[in-house]
This record gives sequence, structure tokens and C-alpha cells, in this order.
Amino acid sequence: MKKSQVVRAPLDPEMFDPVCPSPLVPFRVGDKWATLILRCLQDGPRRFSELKVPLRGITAKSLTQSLRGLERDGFVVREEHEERRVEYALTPLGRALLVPLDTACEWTRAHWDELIDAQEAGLARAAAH
Amino acid sequence: MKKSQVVRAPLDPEMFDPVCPSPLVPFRVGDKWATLILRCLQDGPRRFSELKVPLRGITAKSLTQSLRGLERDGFVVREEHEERRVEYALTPLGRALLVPLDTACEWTRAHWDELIDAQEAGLARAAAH
DNA sequence: AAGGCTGGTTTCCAATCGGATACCGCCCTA
DNA sequence: TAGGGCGGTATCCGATTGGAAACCAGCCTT
Repeated sequence: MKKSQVVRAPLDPEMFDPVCPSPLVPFRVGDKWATLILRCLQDGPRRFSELKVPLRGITAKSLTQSLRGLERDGFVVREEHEERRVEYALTPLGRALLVPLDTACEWTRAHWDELIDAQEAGLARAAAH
Repeated sequence: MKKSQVVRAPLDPEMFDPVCPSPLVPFRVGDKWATLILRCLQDGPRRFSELKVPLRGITAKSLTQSLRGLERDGFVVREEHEERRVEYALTPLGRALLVPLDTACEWTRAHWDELIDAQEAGLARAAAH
């Protein structure tokens, strides 16, 4: 006698085949600061010290690291100008990345209250352990 | 004599005010496995051991950890059924999160070649150091 | 009675992340 | 010539991440 149970297609073991884009989906882009830096560059190139302003408390080391990472991945270019002036700018690829980033940002704004509520409920449950 | 230089509005120091959603934008959702797990749950609830299949090589510990995190944040619920059967399912919030996640995934697919090329170029530049 | 599957927990460990701090050469201005 | 801004680098350190391996109780099948 068969138990009445929902039958569902089994998960494909190859679902996240190493060659498939999914595991590299740009959720979790770069490091802690990466997406913030991209947003800072959306209105045009910015200088190193200019970037430090909105990125409250970022250390020079972290900023350098993040920028080097974004450069290596082709999202940002480092432009060395006359007189040791350095500017960082979005590449076309980096600019394109702003689109899904905006989608995600919009989503967060739209679900902000739910996110907060869910998180509070989660913490309460955890505290009640 | 004024240097001919592009004048651009300075970055707002409050741009990433701690109360603003931006720093919490769900890029970098949860941990390494979180987004993959969410995708695994899109067709309905799944059991612990069922999830391990497409998540090649994930350890029980990592899977438990990720699931607990997703539960705490309100994206997933743990359903304990009759007979020690356990299933994990998306909450409405978790399901909603699939939307921007799909956007990001689509974006990656669309820019796949550029991403690979940029990364290779970056590595080559780094190797030439 | 023995082994296997399920759904985990615990411990250990190595690697990585990221902040703090100090320091650097170069240029400009006072 | 002293100080300050710029664009970093070097070193140290503690916290976090995440894999490996061992172990577990409860249930089912053989």
C-alpha cells in the first residue's frame, strides 16, 4: 500500500555542475566592500581618498584590496593620470553589474519591513532556544 | 587660472548611513551555500539528505549551518513531520528572494563570456605583475 | 543481531578576512 | 624646512569560515 505522499521530481545531481554559472552567480560579489564601491563609482571616476569618505571607517588596506579585486575581475579600471593623480572608474562590465545590483537593492527596500520582522522573530526563537 | 577638470558632485558621506538598506543589500546573501539551497527548494520542500545530492561535497555540518542561518533570517522553515521526517521549505519571503536571485543569474548567463574574458585578462595582468 | 539510512552534533584544524597600526615616497603649500 | 595631503605598503593579530573526521540515537530491513 502506497503512502499518500507528494511525488516530486528528484533534484538533479548535476544541478550545480562546476561549469554552470549558478555557483558563480554574482550574489556574494567580491568582498565586504565591493558592491558599495561600485555604487560610489556610478556617477563617474573617483579618487582613492574620495572613496574613503562614504565608506566610513574603511582602512586604506581594505580599500586597496577591494579595488584590486574589482580590477582583477574586470569591473573597475585604475587610471593613473598626470601628477600621480589616480582615479578608479567602472568598466562597461562594472556598469552593467549595477543593473542586477539595483534590482537587489530595490527588492530589499520593498521587503525591508518583512526582513526586519523575520530577523527579529528568528533572533527571538534563537534566544528562547 | 583654473585647471580644466571635470567637476562632479562629491560623494555623500552619509551615502551608506547604517540605517540605509544599501549595506544590507542581499548581494552576499548568507553564506557560501545559501543561494544554492534556495534554488534547490524552488520546486517544493526537500529533505536534508535530498539537498546533499546537488550540493556536491557539502558536509552535514555546513548544510546544517546554512539551513539554520536561512531559517533564522526567515527564508526557510524546518518542518518536522511524522516519523522523524524533516523537510525544509521556502517561506513566502524566501520565495520572493528567488526573483532578484534569478535576475542576477540571468545577468551572469548573459555576460558569461565577458566575465571569463575579464577574469583571464586580470589573471594575465597579475601574472605579468 | 547486524548493518544501513536519516538527521544531525562535536571536535579539530587550516585558511581566509578584515581591522589596527605604523610606515613610506612624493608633491604642494605655508 | 616643516607640515599636510595623496596613494598607498608592511606587519601583526584576532575573529570567522568552512572542510575532515568521528560520533550519535532512532528506526528499518535483512
